[in-house]
Amino acid sequence: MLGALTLQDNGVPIYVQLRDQIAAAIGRGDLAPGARLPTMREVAVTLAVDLNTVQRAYAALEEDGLVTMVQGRGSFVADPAPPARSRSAEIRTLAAKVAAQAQAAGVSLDELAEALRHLSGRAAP
Amino acid sequence: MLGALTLQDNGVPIYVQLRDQIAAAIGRGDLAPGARLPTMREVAVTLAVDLNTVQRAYAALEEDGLVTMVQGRGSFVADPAPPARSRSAEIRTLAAKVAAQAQAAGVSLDELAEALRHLSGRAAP
DNA sequence: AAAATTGTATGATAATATGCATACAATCTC
DNA sequence: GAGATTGTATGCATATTATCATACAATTTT
Repeated sequence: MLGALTLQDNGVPIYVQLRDQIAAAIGRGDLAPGARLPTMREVAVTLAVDLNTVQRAYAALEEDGLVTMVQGRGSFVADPAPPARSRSAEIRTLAAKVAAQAQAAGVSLDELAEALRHLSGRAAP
Repeated sequence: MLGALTLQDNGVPIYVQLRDQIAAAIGRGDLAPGARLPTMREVAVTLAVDLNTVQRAYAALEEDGLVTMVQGRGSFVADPAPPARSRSAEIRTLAAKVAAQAQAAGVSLDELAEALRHLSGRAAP
C-alpha cells in the first residue's frame, strides 16, 4: 500500500516529488505489481495540486515502465516489477544531507537519531 | 575535500542538486568547518553551468547557515551553530522536518537513525 | 441506457529556472 | 599601486513548471 504522499517546499518540482515517492514505494515493494494507484484526481485533491501536475508525474512513471495507465479504469503498477535498487547508498546520501542540517541547527547526530527513534515509535503524523 | 559534483537530468533544478550535494559533503564531514569551497566560477566552468545558477546554490547554503561567503576571498564552510535556547524543542522540530524528508525519500526513520548513528561513529545498539 | 468515474487533452497565464552578457565591489597578489 | 581573483548584481531571452478552466474518451456502475 502506498503511504501518504507529502510535498515539501524545497525547490524540487512537485511532479518530481510525486514521481520519486511513488517510484520509491514501488521499488520498496509497498506497491505490488498489479496494485492500483490512487486516482489522479484523488492525489490532486488531497494534495491540493493541479490535475495536470499529477498527470505529468504518472506519465513519467509510465515512461519509466513502472506504471501502466488505462483510460476509464485507472493506473496500476506495471507487471514486471523492476528490480529494487540498492537503497543503502540512497540512505547514506539522505543521512549526510540531514547531518548537515543538524550541524547547522547545532544538534548532534546522536540527539537527532534519538529523537527519530521516538518519532518512529508512534503512528505516522 | 569536496567530491566531484555531478549533475543529473532528472527534473531536479541544477541549483538544488548543487545545494544538496554540497550540504551532504558538509554533513558527511568531507568539508570541515572553515574549509574553502570551490570558487563559484570554478563550479560554473567545470560543470558548464551558469554563474548565476551556482550563486543561487551557494546563497541557499548560506541561508541554511552551512556556508559563509566573503567577497573577494571566497566561500567557506560555516562554523557549527551555537546550541539553541530551548534545546529539546529545537531537536524535536528538526526531527520532524527530517522525518518528512525521509518519508519523501522512501526511507524509514529507523533506517535513517541507523545511518546517522553510523555517521556519528557509534555502533548500532 | 444513463450516470459516474477515470484517464487524456488543450489553451491561457504566471512564476521559476537557466543561460548569456556585462558590470561593480571587495580582497588578494605582485 | 596595478592587476588578478572572487563574490555580487543586473537585464534580457528562453524553456520549464504550475495553475485554472474546460472538454473529450474509455470504462465501470447503477
